Amino acid sequence: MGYRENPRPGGRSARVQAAVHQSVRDMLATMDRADITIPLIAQRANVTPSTIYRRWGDLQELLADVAASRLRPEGDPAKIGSPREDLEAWAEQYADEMASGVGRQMLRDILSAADVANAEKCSGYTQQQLAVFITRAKERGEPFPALTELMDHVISPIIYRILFDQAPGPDYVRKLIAKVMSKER
Amino acid sequence: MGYRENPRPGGRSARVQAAVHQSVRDMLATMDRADITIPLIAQRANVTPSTIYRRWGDLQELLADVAASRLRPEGDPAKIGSPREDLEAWAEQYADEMASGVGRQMLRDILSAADVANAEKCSGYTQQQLAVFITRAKERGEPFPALTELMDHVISPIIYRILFDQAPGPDYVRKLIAKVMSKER
DNA sequence: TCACTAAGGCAAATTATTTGCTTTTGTACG
DNA sequence: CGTACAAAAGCAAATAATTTGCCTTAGTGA
Repeated sequence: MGYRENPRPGGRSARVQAAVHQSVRDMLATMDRADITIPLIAQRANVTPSTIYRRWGDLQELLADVAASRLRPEGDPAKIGSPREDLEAWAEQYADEMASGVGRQMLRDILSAADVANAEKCSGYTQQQLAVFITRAKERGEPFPALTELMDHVISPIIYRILFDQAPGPDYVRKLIAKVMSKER
Repeated sequence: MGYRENPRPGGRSARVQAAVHQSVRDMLATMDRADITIPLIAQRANVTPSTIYRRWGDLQELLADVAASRLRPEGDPAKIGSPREDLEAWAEQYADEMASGVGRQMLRDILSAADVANAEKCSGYTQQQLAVFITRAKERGEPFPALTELMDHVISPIIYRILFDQAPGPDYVRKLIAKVMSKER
C-alpha cells in the first residue's frame, strides 16, 4: 500500500492532496502554528482524518511536504544585468523569504520531519537556481564561483543564522557575495 | 506558575528533571525515535505524565531541552599545538559528533522546538568554544580569523550539509579551515 | 462494460493530552 | 524547631488525537 509521490493529475488522490495542502496553507496563514491539528485540517479539507494519517503519517510529515512544495521555485531567476548582479538580487530575496516568519517556519517544518527527503529536495531547488547563474556566467566567458563555493559560503551562512540566531540583514548578503566573488580573479 | 530555568540543586524539582532527562537519554539510545512518547518517558522516570506536560509542554520541547543540555561543552577545547591545529582538531570532532546519528537527531530536536531558546543556546556554546582559539591566537600575537568568519565559513557549511545533505568528510573540514585562514595574511 | 486495485470513508478501540483538585516538599520566617 | 507559604508533583476524569479493521468508491486497463 504505497502512495504515489506524484499522483496522476485529475484523479481523486490528486484532489485530496490539493485540498489538504490548501487547508494547511490557509491555516498557517490565519492561525497559530501550535493550534493546527490533523483533525482540523481534515475537517477543512472535507476529508477524513484517517486519510491524512494513512497518507502522510503525522503532522510533521504533512507540514514538511507542504513546505517543500511551497519552496519549489517558479522558474529561473530574473536576468537583470551581470550574473553577479542577478545573484545578488536573487540571494537577497532568498534571504528575506527564508528569514520571514513563514519562511523560518517552513525551514523548521522541513527539518523536523523524520523523512530527510524534503530537506534534500529543498536544497536541490537552491542548487538548481544557483546553477543558472553559473551557466550564464560561463556563456559570457566570465569567471564565477563554483556551486560548492556558493552553497558553502553564501547559502549556508544565511540559513545558519536564520535557524540559530536572527535574520541576516540585506548588506550581510551582499558582503557574503562580495567575498566569494573576490576569490575568482 | 513558572518553572525555574535552573532549579536549585538537590530539590525535588531538580531530581525530577534529572530523572526525566536520564530516561530520555536512555530511550534515545535504545529505541526508535518515533516510538518515544511522554507517557513512556514518565513511566521510566517514575513520574506522572502530567508533570512532564506541565513542565515542558510537549515532547518536542522536552527533546530540545535534553539535546541542548547534551551539547553543552565539558570544558575548553584541547590545546595540542598552534591555535590553528587546535581549531582543526576541535572542528573535526565537532563535525563528526554533529554528523553522527545522535548528533543529527539532536540538531533536529533543537530546531523543531517552537521555542528558539535552545537553538540560540546551542549556537552560543559553539561561539564560546571558538572564542577560546581566538584568544589563544591573540595571546601569541598570531593573526586569526574573527568569530564571524569562523561561524560563517566553517560552522555554517558543516551544519548546512548535515541538515540538508549528507555528512561532511574529515578533509572537507580541513579545507574550510584552510580557506578561512588563508585570508588572514 | 467489467473486473481489479489503490485510495478514501466510517466507526470502534486505543493512546495521548489537558485540567481541576489534592497532596507533598522544600524554604523562609517567627 | 515548628509553622505557614508557595511551587511543583500526583491523581483521575474529561477531552482529543491516533490507529485500525472493514467496507465503499472511483479510477485504470483489459
